[in-house]
Amino acid sequence: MVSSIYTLDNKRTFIYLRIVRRKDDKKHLAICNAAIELITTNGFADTSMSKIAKVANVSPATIYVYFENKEDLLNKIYLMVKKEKSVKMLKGVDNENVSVKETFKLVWENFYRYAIDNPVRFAFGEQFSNSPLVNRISKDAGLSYYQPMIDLFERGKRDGIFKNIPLELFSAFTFSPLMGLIKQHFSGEFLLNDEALETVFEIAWDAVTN
Amino acid sequence: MVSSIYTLDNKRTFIYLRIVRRKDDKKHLAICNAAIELITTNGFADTSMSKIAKVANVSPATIYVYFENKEDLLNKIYLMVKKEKSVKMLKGVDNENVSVKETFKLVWENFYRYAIDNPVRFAFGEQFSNSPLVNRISKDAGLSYYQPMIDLFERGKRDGIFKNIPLELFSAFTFSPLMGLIKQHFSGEFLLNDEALETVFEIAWDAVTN
Amino acid sequence: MVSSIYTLDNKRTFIYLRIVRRKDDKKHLAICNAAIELITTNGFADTSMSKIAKVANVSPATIYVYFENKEDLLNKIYLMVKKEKSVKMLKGVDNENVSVKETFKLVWENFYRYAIDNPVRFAFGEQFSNSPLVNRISKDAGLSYYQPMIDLFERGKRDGIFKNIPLELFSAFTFSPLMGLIKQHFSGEFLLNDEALETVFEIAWDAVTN
Amino acid sequence: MVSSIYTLDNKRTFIYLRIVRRKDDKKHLAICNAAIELITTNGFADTSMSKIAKVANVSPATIYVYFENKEDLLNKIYLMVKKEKSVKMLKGVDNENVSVKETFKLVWENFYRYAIDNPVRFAFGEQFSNSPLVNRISKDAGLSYYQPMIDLFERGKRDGIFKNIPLELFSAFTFSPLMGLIKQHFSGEFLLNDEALETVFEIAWDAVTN
DNA sequence: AATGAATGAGTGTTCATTCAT
DNA sequence: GATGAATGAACACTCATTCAT
Repeated sequence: MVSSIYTLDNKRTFIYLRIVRRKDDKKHLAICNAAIELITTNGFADTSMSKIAKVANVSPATIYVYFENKEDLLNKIYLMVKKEKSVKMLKGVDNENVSVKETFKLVWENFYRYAIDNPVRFAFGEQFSNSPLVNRISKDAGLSYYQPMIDLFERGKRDGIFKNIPLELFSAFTFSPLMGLIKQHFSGEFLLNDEALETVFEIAWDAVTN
Repeated sequence: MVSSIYTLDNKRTFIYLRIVRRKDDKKHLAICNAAIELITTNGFADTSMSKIAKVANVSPATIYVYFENKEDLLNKIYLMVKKEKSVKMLKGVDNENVSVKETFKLVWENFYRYAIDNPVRFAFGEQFSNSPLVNRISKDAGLSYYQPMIDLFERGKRDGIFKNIPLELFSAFTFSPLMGLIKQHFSGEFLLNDEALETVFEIAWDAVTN
Repeated sequence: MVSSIYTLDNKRTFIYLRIVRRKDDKKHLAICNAAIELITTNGFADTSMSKIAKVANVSPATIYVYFENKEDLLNKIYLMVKKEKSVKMLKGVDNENVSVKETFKLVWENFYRYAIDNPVRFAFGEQFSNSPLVNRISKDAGLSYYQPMIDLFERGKRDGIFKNIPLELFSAFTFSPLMGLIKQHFSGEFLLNDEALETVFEIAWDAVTN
Repeated sequence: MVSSIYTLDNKRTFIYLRIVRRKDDKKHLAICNAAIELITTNGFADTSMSKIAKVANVSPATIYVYFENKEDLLNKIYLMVKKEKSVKMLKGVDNENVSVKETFKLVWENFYRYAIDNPVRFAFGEQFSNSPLVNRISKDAGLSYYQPMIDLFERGKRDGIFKNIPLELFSAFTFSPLMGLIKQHFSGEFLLNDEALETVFEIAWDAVTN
């Protein structure tokens, strides 16, 4: 695809010739992956555009072909990560024939699986879900992906399965505890194995159901 | 304040007596407050020593009279905030005659009160409780303040009040939900009033008790 | 200079051809000259990168495009100066048909000429030939340029012209006196004219020959 | 001599009581020694007043009791070192009954001895003898201590012992070589033992005598 | 005389971004 | 589309010196 000829003489000039796909998806992805990895590990402010460029194997200037500036890069990555996560979490949730409990357990465990399988992306999402560095627009767009989850909760409430509490309380007793424990699992403070996971689910389920 | 100089013998020796005020507590506090405010709002990396100095109304160099460097400043502030918080949370917890439920509710509500009354300090503590920017030593020292809370949990478990679960699970269903809701309360996504608080406590209590 | 863009097929690929000028030799030299001048006059520690940048008419950040850091700048400049000097000193030294005395006198006078013509570079070299600020690698590389001089001394010793003394003693009675007098010449303490130079050479030559 | 009582209460005040000699010679000397050591090792610009104070075990402010500023400190130390050196070099030189050769050899060897016994002070003197950091006044004052040396040279010239050359040439062939070799001796490049020293003296003597 | 606190000015270096090609 | 060079602005931190006591 890319064919280049480099000639470097003592006047420091060279000629090169290429055939390029307009906006290279591989470069775009390489930049995103490098950014997620570095930002999660070192924080947003401590991750320079140059470092991202180096890891992604492109020039710093190239990042500005794909993103307006550093903040735009963060927002776009945030949305991408949220979308990826929602896809994985909601896999299999659209089957109306499956019971509310089974469906909810599926989503809940999908979430657990996603976090365990993608620790960096999970940490990245957590880091910025409450951060002022990501703008409202991206956050709202991110939230919208989870509508099926909200629908499920409403359905369960209508069916008298879930307690008559707001969504936030429901979430506070189902996902908050799990997220806290996953973080402790990653930090080595607590071992979250299958047995413990089952216990957590039971307590959570009991807490939010009649 | 009082400074007197006595000249003795043929001008070669003398005695003097002074009361000297050293290091200025007000400056120290001003620096801490400025740092907490700015770091909570903008993040550690985006908070420069100059900005802290400006808000604290001192020269940037003055900060280095009180703290070794930026990291040391963060660690010392972290410990200070944790200590303050523990004092407020554990107020009234040492009375053995009060029931486990009453004592626990007191601590739990103290925590809520502290967060509501000190939103900046609460957010600061949250931001760094899982951050690698604060060193192990400070974290361990910070944790040690909460021993009475752990003792209370053990006492409740021994008395057959609490479920036989690890401390981490207990915390995941009592404090994690509350913390999540407080954050949403601050961000305006959810109104956590007295009634809601009572509901949350009941669900939490039921979740961890037999 | 010539930059042409050709767009091919359905907007997905294109060819382009460029001649790009990279790194600016003029800037590099301007930085070196500014650094040599300032460091010689004010010393290394008292010469700030900003001052160098100002004199070289570039941004301080630009220096870091060409040099890793301040120390690297010093080492690279040191080597450059040593190389320049060796070229000038050893001009015409490789002719085996010329007598030892004539060849040595040529080198010795070349050295004098170099110092007089390049007082700043001479002083710079002197300042750092014994300084720990320049690393071993640069010093060894610098020394290696003078091998022909050492060869000449060995040849003269083998031929029974020079006394049977170590190189260091030879140098101590030929170059050390001259260097000392050049320094005094520059500081105005002593006038080193052609006549004096001839006297110095005679004394030096007598001192090291049989 | 010094008797102090420190009381440190929670208002950070304390009382102390001392009997002090007006201008403490010990402090003055401690500051000078610390300064010589540090400046010789790290250079003038890289030696901070605080570091000197720390090594001398005084407060930075105390240095300003004895010296006007950093430059004044350097000049005064320079002069002190030069004076010390002249005393050691000229020890035994005022005996008119001793021959010129014997007297000169004594001085020359005194110089060698001084350098070997006081490597730091010797290096300090060398470092600043050509430096613009020391002002003319100090340099001239420093030179004046060596008048007896100049007188000796004049006497030897008058007696037809020394060649009819200027003082600078005389010095260039007697002290310059020795100084260069001493430096190489210290840097480990050349071993200057008693035998070598004798050889050096013989060559130097022959070089400047008829 | 002696000092710890305080500071404005400066340091070397990095960064997000732009520019010319 | 892609890039290396270039840069003004900012950073954490240090310094010589002064001040209040």
